[in-house]
Amino acid sequence: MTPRAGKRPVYLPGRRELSARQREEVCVGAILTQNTNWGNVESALVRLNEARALGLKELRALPLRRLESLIRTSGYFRQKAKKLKLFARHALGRGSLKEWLSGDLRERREELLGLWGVGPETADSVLLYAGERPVFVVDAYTLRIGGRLGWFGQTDYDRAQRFLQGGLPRSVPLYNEFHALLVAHAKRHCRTTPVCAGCPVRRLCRHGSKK
DNA sequence: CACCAGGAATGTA
DNA sequence: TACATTCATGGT
Repeated sequence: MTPRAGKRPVYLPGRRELSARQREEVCVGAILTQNTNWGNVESALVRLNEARALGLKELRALPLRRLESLIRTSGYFRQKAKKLKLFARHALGRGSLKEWLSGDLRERREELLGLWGVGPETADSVLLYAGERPVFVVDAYTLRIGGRLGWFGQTDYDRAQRFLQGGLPRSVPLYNEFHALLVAHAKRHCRTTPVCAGCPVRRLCRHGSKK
């Protein structure tokens, strides 16, 4: 017989379902991380947590100026404070994130994109990480790697998303893992100025093939 | 000191 | 449609 841990591949361990609070924190992180490194976001999240203001209801109730000061280290703090307030107000008006995000996928995505401050990457991050919906999150790393490999253009979000979703099994944990691997690869090799020495896909890439 | 980091909105041609 | 500019802090 073939020994298996379950029907899920062992390299994609199942996770306990997200709590309502965790879903909210994921959304906050998705907005704060826009065009900023995660380290700067983390310190902002810590400050929000210390102020007991990490939940959507708390954020909605928080004075704008106070919110701005708490998230200052994440950069673009005035814009992001406004984005958080708008997101919190909208989401709270639609019930729990779990229920809201489980509706028709295209409708929810369009609804998110209609919010000021929510673009494609943020919308898809909310859907995948907070809603556990099967949407591939394309980011700057994804575009850089795929662009260099010739998978799609360096700036075409929708093409990149279709390419990846078309080439991978439609699976939330797999999208999650694959994206994490892209991030790791971008940091190790596929940097702004590529480090091709030792790159595992060097021969598949323009940068690698021409020495 | 220059540059970059897991974007998005707005204005212009 | 395709760019350019603006927003802003912290690390290297």
